[in-house]
Amino acid sequence: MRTHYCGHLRADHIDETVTLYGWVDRRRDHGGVIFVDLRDRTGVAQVVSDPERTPDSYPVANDLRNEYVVKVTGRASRRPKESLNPKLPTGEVEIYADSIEVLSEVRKPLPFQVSKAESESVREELRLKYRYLDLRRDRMARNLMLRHAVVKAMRRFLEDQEGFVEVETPILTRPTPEGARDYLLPSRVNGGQWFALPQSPQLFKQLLMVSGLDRYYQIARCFRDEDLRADRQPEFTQLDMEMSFLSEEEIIELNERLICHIFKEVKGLDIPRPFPRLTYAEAMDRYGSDKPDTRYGLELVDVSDVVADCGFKVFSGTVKSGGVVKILPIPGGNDLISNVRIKPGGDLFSEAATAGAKGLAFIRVRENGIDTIGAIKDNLNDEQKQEILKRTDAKPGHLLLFAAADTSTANKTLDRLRQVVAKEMNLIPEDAVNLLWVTEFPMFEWNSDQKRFEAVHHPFTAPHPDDISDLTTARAQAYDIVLNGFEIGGGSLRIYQPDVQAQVFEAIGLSKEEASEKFGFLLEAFEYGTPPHGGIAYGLDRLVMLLAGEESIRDAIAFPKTQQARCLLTDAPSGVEEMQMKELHVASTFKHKQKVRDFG
RNA sequence: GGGACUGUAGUUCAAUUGGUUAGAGCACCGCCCUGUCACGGCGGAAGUUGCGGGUUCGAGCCCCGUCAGUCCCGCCA
Repeated sequence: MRTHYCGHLRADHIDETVTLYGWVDRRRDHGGVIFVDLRDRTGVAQVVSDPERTPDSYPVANDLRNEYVVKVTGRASRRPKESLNPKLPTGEVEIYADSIEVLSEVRKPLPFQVSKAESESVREELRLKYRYLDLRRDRMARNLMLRHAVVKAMRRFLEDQEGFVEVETPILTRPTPEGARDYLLPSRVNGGQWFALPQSPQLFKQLLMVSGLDRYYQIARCFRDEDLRADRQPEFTQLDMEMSFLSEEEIIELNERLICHIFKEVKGLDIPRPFPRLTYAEAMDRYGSDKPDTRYGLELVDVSDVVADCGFKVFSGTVKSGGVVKILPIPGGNDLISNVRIKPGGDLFSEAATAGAKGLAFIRVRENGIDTIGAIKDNLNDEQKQEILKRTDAKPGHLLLFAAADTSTANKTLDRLRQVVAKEMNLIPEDAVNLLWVTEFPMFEWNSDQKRFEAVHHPFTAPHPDDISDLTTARAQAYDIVLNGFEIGGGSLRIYQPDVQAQVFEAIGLSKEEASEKFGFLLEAFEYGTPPHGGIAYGLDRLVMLLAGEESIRDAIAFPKTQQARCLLTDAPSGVEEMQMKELHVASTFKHKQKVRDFG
């Protein structure tokens, strides 16, 4: 039936009789001749109808409207010289329609324009409610195809080049109180008991290593019942990988080749290897972030020691109580950021306040010296000022922003300001692809609310062999991969020796009984011959978002949720029928007497 | 849980900052037009200004509440 896709027609096809199917993207009626842009997922082709050359199709062409679905048969013809359209890939060709058949009409007003020619920003609410129309639009259609290309490249590389085996792991799994909130599902058959949707296939993929799978991957759906962000959905997709008998270096090397393969296949880009690396400590020190955007400079400078004894109590006091004073030096920031905006209530201040800073001191470096505000002016001596200028390499025009707080708050504040300033000053090079590894994450961080250590990655992450004597300060053999300031993947070597695992559980305050109850099946598996192994998981949606140049993860997902975690298309979640609830209740009563079997 | 922004015709936006009949582009309907490709021309229909309350002589605009969407903080091993 169909001989060609619309977008594939080229000069080669001239004089062929073709049959196309598609949607009416646009109709241009000149009274005599009518032009119809016919669109399918590959693009648009121009169909022509006029009363003399195509008398059969002309009355139909007359009645066509946007988004009608039609079948067109006719002769592919060379366009007259003056009518060539170099803007279209199909611009050398047009189809003289011997017949046009309307397969489906549009019976209601369109909620928004679909044609690329009319593409405007449309309310998110409408786009999501009529997602099937939104996905017809050029940009979203391209994003879906790009996503497909990314997944295809992943599969080709992992399967054909590296011998990975794809294994599906359960969607109905055991609730885990650690980490993010679980999506819970009641079990009808085992009344009163619950499944959880997986937050990741973590435990199963480790078990697959015990099974000897050696190299596993999965395009895995994961679920976390947490609040959404522009780059976070409650239901998302990971490229999940696990490998046996590889060192951290070997895993990183393999993954760099994977990423390069994807960029080459999808974007035609050659990314140089090896990727730059930063240790966690270095990243925090220089950028205040464990996922720094290194497409631009604006590195932070620690001046705690310089101001430790200065007369400005905010600075000296902060340092004395264990905090830091760090500076974000902004070349040329002087001209851009007016005095007004930096005062309390101004943009930078409110950004800083959002990150937890109580104030934002600054120095402006002028041709004739430096320009400070109140407390800094009076309480820093010349020597201190000179040292600050030296360390920040400040030149006339520089703006120096100060954060004085505990290390975490100071870093958070300046990280945020760094991003805001870079955007405002247009410091981010377009089309830059900046990949880097962040390594040597700490094993644990102190949770001051719960008064205990928590695993930074997860409790199966192997500590650095040099640090095993004191796990509380140990570095982990964990690595994140960062693309333009977004964490697109993260992984680690895993613990495979039971005694090390026991130490880690002890460090996070998990008793033997608790560990056994929660993860007994995994610990037991490790008793039967476990290969050293490690892995990584990529956020596919986020990666596609970045490759597509989108700012929202929703634009990389066919049917995403709103920020309230609803699906506007199906209006999920919803209530359930009484019958459905009853069945659960009945089952619950029936099974209630049975003893719950524990793992371990 | 908290903060901020947005909500006007099918849609994208406007409405001189509280003033008379809420406008425009696209879409839709009708008529005209044989080389356009964001075609063009003439005409038409289309509005509970998200919803509820309040202030006022008078509210799209101000206030309170509420709903929805977005961005951020908390949260996200």
